Amino acid sequence: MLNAQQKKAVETTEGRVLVLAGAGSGKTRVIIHRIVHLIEKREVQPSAILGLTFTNKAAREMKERIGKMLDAKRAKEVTLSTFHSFCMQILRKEIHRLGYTADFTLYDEGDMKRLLKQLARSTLEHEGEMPSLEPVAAKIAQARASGAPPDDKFSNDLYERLHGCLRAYNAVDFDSLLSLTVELFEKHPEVKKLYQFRYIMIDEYQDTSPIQYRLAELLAEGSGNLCVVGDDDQSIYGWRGAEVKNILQFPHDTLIRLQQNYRSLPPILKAANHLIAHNTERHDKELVATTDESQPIVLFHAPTAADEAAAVVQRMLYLRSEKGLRWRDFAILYRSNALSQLFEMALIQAMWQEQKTKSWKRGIPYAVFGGTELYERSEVKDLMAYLRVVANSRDEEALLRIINVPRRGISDKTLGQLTSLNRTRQIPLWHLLEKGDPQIELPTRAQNAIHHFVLLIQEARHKFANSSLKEAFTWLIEAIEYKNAIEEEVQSDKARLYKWENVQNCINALGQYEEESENPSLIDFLSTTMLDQSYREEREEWNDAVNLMTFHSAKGLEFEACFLIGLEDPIIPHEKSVAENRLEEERRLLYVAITRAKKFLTLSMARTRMRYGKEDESSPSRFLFEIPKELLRVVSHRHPF
DNA sequence: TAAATCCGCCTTTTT
DNA sequence: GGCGGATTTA
Repeated sequence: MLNAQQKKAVETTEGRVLVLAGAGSGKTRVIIHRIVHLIEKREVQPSAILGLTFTNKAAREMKERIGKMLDAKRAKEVTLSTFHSFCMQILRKEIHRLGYTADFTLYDEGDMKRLLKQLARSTLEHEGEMPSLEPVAAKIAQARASGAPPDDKFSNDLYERLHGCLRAYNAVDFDSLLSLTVELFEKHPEVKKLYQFRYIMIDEYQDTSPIQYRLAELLAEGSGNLCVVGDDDQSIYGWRGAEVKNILQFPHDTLIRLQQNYRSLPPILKAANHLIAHNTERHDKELVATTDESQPIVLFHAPTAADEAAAVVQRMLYLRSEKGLRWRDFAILYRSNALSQLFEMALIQAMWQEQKTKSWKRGIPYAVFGGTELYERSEVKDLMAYLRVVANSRDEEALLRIINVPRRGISDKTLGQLTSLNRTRQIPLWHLLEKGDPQIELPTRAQNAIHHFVLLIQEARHKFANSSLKEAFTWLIEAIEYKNAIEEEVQSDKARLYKWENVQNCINALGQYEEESENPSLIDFLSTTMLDQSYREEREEWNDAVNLMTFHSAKGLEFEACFLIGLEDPIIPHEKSVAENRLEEERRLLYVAITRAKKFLTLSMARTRMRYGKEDESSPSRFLFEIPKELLRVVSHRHPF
């Protein structure tokens, strides 16, 4: 069942254990077996075990698999969650110690951006010209990740005010979810003790940020049993705060390398090993194949990007008929989302013959992964903002978003007066709306509108407190005449229908949550949907379709046949990464992509392609020269077999 | 207040 | 080429 190294990883339960788990080495299995081993062989209480992951998907998958190996009740007692929802749970109980109240709301990146911009603008009203926000935002992000305040005055002011605002709004964002938990533990050791676990495991440790690192250390302080699992060669999220050095320098009592690969054929592993060996900042290791079956890696260089797409389809059809692959066994992987377009077109236009009936068909089924828009839709955000205001009257970000949506005659000017008073005198905006203020004279129209709005929200609070969430929500949407608003503001019938459908989806999501949850509340619904993407994804899964996704989203997945496309120098390594001297992460990214393939790997590039509307020449990715030639079969794009 | 126009930029994404 | 943001114009 388990190989010697896996077994060692499972059975070394005490102390600090570093498991370097190469791609396809059975990492998840090891974690699961380790948890089961602790419970069954070491008689550890399931509740004394904590497993932290980065995605809800990973946490769910582990829960499920453990549930199958243990009895369901005991399996449930193991704490398996993401860093963020783990912190959310703690803060809901303990945040009052830090000057927040338990019904705090969670801000996403969009909220934070808007807030920052607003703050910058209002700071500068007194001080003149506006430096560009981007570097300032970057500095602030950096400061928040590291915990050290920014060095220049402007950024530092903004940083301070941002935190002040969040506190005043009783709001927390994804980063502060973690940093507040750390703060809590540091200020209140007695609380920390409540949340320390005897056995802690962290998955994908190469993706931890400094703050996650500190959190892990605080949690493990009690017992010292901390097992981290990951692969430094697959660290591809440095750009959003992950630090490889966490896994490179992890102080450990035991080091275990899982190098046996159960996924890919030897040529693929050799190519991957050679490529990644060019990195200097890494733990030495090599993936070892489990079979000696072989398939050459195919490479071609097409004259144009359209030719490249056509050739990929051609080869796909070939592999399908000759090797018996299904559509879902294929993945087309690329560095950036924009590259998918031509391939979608080629797939739509492709003609293929169905094997059973021998009839010809046009269009290969495919599914594109990613695309963040799902939750970015304005109507969904509007409605969520309403719920936020109902749940937390101090949530001014949400309040400002909806105060004039649908239009109710509260102009920017009125709002400007109110907010400036609210800023300078630190009076909560909601308070101003409710009570008014002798200092400002508002037009009657605005006054009436505000009064109406306040009554509406108050009534909504009442409804949410006294009837089911779904009923209250339906009432609210009617009360604000949202359907009318959509009809008035949206031009095309199609878009209108679509938006209204989204509104229905929101209602249904809330209804579904209410049914499934043991103890439903509005605030919990809001944070759950914010923290778990999959909760709001209406997943329409194709049974059998070609997969299109970025190298990043392919991490953790595997396919019989992978096509890595657009392997050209401004694309991978991306020109920006080259400029910023971040080549090693780009190399790891290609390494991740290569190691997704089980049997068939096809690498391709084009001599010219449209970039930003212009025809552009490119040369083969420098990384391709790091793969030994004898591993590659170079073919013509006209005959890519 | 909203439409019109211009300018500048362009990765990767989960929580 | 196309989007978002900012400024200008009716």
